[in-house]
Amino acid sequence: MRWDELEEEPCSMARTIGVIGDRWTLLILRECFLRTRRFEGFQSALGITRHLLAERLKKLVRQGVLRRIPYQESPKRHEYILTQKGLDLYPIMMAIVHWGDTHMVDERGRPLLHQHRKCGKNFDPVMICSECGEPLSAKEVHTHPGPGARSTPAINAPEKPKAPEKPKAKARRSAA
Amino acid sequence: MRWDELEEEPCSMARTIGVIGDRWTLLILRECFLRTRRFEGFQSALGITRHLLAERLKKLVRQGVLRRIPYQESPKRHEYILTQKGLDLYPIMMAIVHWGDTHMVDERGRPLLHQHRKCGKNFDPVMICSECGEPLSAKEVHTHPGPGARSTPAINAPEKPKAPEKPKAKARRSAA
DNA sequence: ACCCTACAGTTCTAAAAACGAACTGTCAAA
DNA sequence: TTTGACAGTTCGTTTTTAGAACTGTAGGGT
Repeated sequence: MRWDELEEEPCSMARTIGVIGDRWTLLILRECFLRTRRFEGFQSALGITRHLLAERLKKLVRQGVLRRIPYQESPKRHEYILTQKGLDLYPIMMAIVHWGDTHMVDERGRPLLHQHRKCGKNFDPVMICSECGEPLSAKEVHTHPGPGARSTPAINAPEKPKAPEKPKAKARRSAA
Repeated sequence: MRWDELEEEPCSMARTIGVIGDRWTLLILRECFLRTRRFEGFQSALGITRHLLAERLKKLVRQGVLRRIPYQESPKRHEYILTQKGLDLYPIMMAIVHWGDTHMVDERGRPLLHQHRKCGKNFDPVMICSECGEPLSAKEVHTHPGPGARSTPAINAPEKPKAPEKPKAKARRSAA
């Protein structure tokens, strides 16, 4: 399965992974939320090779996650700014940070705390149901095909035979 | 920056990326939430090479995201089950799916819908502040160093000089 | 007993991606 | 005129991944 195949699968998760599912892209996006905007800024913050950085930035711009905006004319220079599509990645970033805070910290505690400006307190992000407001967990969610479905690959898909589970070997699920 | 270096950085995001920050791992985890448990199940669902699959499963077990449990003795066979640490990845998965639903669907609409068993409705996941219950967005969050901080790499870190931004070239941020 | 299949890997070679370091080009300031 | 900031590009080397075949245990059928 190649990278560009991923983005055509009928699974929102696969498609998203096609955009942000690699280490450097995720780290570049972290820097974006940290307000890094320029090539040298990303490069020195991350230690990524200039070659890869250029490539990843181009890809993110192509995908509409970043916008490339000129900030001077003399030698033409550009900044990379998060678009709304990019800003919408925030819940993913926060969910990733929160998992790390919960499961990957050492004795010293979490590297940083998040304060909500509105209420002034340090908080954790909590994911809730948009309809009833209750916190979500995997077991409470039932997934079923939507209008864009072809087969049914996604989190918590409906019943899947448990015991049999014997695909004819080599047969790949038509669209996973 | 090597993979195992990532996991030692004082940044919960970098550490988490060290665990789940690659395409195949994320896809394998999708399958786990889909209730796939066995080697052949993952392989045929994803089309991943057997070599890589074996390696990724080992890594996830080592990191405590999956547990390897025998399900028969005859020829020894094992299943891979999400631990609590693994189940806790659910908000990340849902955030990823939701972003895809919002920004990556084609004319046909989203591949699938999520129904909350408690309230019976199709929902979207919403991320809120654990303290005041208000929805979160990047701009409303201020981040500051916690007990485990060394430098300050993370989403929305406190002020960073905007104009100067001139690291001595080649100097990598002590720990990004 | 012999062959076929299911299952869970391991091994091997070729192809693709990432690394590292140097190089290009524009402009400003010293 | 030389140096340095900045934003890349180029190129040779090393690491990963892909793809396909092979290993080994065991059950079932004939």
